[in-house]
Amino acid sequence: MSTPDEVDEVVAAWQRERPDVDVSAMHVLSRISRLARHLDRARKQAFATHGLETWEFDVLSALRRAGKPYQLSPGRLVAETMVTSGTMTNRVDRLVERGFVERRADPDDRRGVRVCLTASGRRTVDAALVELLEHEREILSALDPTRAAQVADALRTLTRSVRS
Amino acid sequence: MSTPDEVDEVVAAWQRERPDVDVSAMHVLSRISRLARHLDRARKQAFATHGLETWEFDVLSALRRAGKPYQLSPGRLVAETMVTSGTMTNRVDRLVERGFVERRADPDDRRGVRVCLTASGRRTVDAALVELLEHEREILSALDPTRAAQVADALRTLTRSVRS
DNA sequence: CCAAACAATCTCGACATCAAGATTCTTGAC
DNA sequence: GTCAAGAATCTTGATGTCGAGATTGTTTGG
Repeated sequence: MSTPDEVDEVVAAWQRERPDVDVSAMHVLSRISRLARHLDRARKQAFATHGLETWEFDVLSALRRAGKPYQLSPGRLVAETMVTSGTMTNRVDRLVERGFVERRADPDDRRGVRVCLTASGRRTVDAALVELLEHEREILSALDPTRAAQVADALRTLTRSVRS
Repeated sequence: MSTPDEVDEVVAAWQRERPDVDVSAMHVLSRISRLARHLDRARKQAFATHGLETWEFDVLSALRRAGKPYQLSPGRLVAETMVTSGTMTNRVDRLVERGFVERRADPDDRRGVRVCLTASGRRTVDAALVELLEHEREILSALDPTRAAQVADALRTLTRSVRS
């Protein structure tokens, strides 16, 4: 292994204090959690250039990648972004204020709503995506492509494991 | 690759909508973020058995693994847990209320404070650790040990990459 | 066709977090 | 010794999220 990091120190400390417990799982799982927090910060930085918050990008990008006509129900957005329905109501409200989305009635279900990306929202999210990926490729360049693919595959397996 | 997951769908959608952008970095980085959120939920579940919140465990475990006499400064706890100083003040307040820690004056620096784990706090965090690791080993069992070690190593590399 | 179960969205209050700044104390240069 | 710079902690106000429940509309079994 290369230079020790924070997680190596945490694991070493636990082994000293609790030699009766096998903490080796932390080498993978704690590292994922900590790395995710670092990635959040990096993303926040990347979006700041475009005056976007991370949560705004999360919603706008879900609409963008849905393809034309760039509209999804709040429920669908909840599923895509892993937040609660109350949170999504709040997010959509603020995105409407900023002029990035519009709320329209669902013609087929009077309970339903469609959240639609505006032209302004689309331009913004398109630019932010490019910026984000430049940063992400930079970060990921620390891994050669073969290894990156192996890691992606392992993470896919883990995701299935934790969800069941 | 095994069965496609949410990230595979997201990447495929982006490739359809933005064929001009290379989104392959998401296979690793988005998966890390999403997996971290799933892990948070799993941890929350594990701690609920012991009446602990995740943030409580984060603080108590930092104190516990520091070893005897189980005390650290707020500043040190901030560094260990990746939160701001204001957050830590609040957390320590509430842990004092629950009787899991005590605040004592630092004898060498009158600005300083030492946050000390109580016997009750120690019992609780020790039990929660065992529970947490049982769950984590279960999740990680989806990967054979060799692969897990490779992933840990790659994540260590990525952490260094994102921090610089 | 009615009632009950179900579904989609929104409302509301509690709560945890952050960022910036205030407070109190320490240290080092002169 | 004193003063300015720095350090450790706490305070405050704004913000975003969650969870539970309310509202409105749809579906289905009898």
